[in-house]
Amino acid sequence: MPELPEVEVTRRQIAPLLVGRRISDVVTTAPSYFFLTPPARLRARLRGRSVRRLERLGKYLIARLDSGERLLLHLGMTGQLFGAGAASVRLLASTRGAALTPERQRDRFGPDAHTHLRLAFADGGPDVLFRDARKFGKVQVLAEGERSPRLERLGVDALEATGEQLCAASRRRRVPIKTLLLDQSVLAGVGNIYADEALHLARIQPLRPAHRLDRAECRRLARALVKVLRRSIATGGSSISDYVRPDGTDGAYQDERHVYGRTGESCRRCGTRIRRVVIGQRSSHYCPRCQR
DNA sequence: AGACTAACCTGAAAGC
DNA sequence: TGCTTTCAGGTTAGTC
Repeated sequence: MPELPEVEVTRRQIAPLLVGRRISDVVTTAPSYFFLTPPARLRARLRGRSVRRLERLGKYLIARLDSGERLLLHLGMTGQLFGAGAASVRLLASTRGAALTPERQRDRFGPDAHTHLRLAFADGGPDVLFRDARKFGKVQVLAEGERSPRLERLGVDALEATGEQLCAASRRRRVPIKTLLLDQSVLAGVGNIYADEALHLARIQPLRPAHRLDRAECRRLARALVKVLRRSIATGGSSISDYVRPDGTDGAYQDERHVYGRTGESCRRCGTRIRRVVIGQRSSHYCPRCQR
């Protein structure tokens, strides 16, 4: 599931396939709530445009177009961006050898019923595809100067988290600290995996009321969060369930998890069995001994 | 305003 | 084996 690290890894890999290329054709599926901008309008706005740069804010990707418009992309739960065609297959070969058969390559890099957006380019190079089986992802074009409540609502990007800021945000919130971490208006980019991992690293129990954390704990938590996120980016993100990098390879951070999805397994630090509780309709994983 | 819940969607895994 | 149920979770809209 794409959280900040997976979105950042996607940004880095997909930027070379997007930036500086003129879009010649846009193919979409039928209108659905995946399209915040209706498909017909999306096609009209994107055709002939080129991407100046690709930025990330929290879990959003923002493509700045030469028209001054912005293309917002959110991967939701199962969204994937990847390049189709020869170049991406070549990229695949360089990172994974001959691991995939031509059939598997077609499966992974070809459009299917879940490919909701496909961009073709005037240079004739590889298309860029946005696939999302569950349609929790989002696509939207913002006109030049158009405000976006979605973006404006976001808090500070989680890579920039500080203890002071976390402390200030926690002060009047009577929710579990885990819930606060998932609140995108507080910290943009944190999802279930990294919230659990950061809490473990900071040795803070996820059910602790946010406003009860002291300054030192907030500082520890902010540091832990940044450390976990950076490390995940460096290792290519977490390939749990659906996520693969745009080039089709798995990330490696799932191998470094301490708690997420490890219910009943022993804590890597103290050996105690990892416990699972549901907080705000989300499963949360923690070590009852390390995290109090 | 803050807290809580339901809904959106579909594939994988578990249960029977 | 095959059908049914449960689960996964990012985000928003709606309710209290």
